[in-house]
Amino acid sequence: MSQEGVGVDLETSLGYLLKESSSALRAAMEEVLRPLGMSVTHYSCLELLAQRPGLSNSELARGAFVTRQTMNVLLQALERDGYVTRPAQPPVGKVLPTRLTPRGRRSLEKASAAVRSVEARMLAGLTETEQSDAFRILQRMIHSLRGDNEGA
Amino acid sequence: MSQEGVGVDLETSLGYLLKESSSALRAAMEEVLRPLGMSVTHYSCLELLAQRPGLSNSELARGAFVTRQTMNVLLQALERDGYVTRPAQPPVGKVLPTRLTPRGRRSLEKASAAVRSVEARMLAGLTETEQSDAFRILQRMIHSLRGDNEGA
DNA sequence: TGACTCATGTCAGCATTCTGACATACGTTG
DNA sequence: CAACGTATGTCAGAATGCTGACATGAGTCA
Repeated sequence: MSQEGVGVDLETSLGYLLKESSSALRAAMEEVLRPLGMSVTHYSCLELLAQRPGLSNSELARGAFVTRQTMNVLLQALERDGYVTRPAQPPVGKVLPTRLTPRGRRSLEKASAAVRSVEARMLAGLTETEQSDAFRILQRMIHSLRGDNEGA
Repeated sequence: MSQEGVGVDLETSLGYLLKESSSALRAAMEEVLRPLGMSVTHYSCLELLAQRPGLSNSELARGAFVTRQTMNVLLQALERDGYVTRPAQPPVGKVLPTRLTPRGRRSLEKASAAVRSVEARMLAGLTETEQSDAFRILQRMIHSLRGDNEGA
């Protein structure tokens, strides 16, 4: 039923499996966030702001793994709808520190609980050791991919 | 320098780290595929066809983690440019089995080598044991996320 | 056979994200 | 101080992917 001796079996590729995992996680998150009228990027932005108040647009973009242009579009919508606030004038330089409004914080609460339940489901069946193994291995992969390990 | 006692530290979330890994992998793949004028989805489609000739549009979509509508648009472009072929009439039902043309196969060769080098870089620094651990853990995560483990 | 369910291919419209470009502000270096 | 490189916020246009919808074909079951 399967192919044999084709060279690179997708079924044995860690890269492919990583993409599959990430896709499954994203789909599961979308499923629970949709009833709340929130997209994954939308949620990521609010969660970042809850944990690190005052992040700038560019910092939020890096944290949510999108471009700063994309985050800017999102922030303008969130600001218009009253979920976040930014000062009219930058306190220093061009950087506009962003903060959650009470409304934004309320909106995040349900979403955060929903996402946490998804993550809990993902980790169900994994031992503590396996979780820390996964953490260490994924960090190593990121490090290698970014080429931090070059030079002498 | 970091926040403490905020509840959920993004720096300790396996879900966030999974997204970060996947994002780093995708960025690395885009970097090496761009000079070849190929996107990740584009490459994924060709690679799938190389390994499993005759896949249908819907099967390709599932394998590349996009909707069948998205894959349909891509296939029409690839067919127009002579990278793949589909029969004018479905042999059975509505399913159109797709195959690489020699041109498609040639185009894939360089891309496949480039992507393989990215995956090799990602896995550099991991022992055989760590790789198989990661494989098992990621599969477990996918399984749990999809809810295959319910019922009695 | 006929009704029902499901999967497929495809078209159209919309949402999201990206690339390109520009002006501005900071830090460093001469 | 002046020039340079870098980072930021933002606008505009293009690419990419998604949702919704429809017709068609296969399989199931009464």
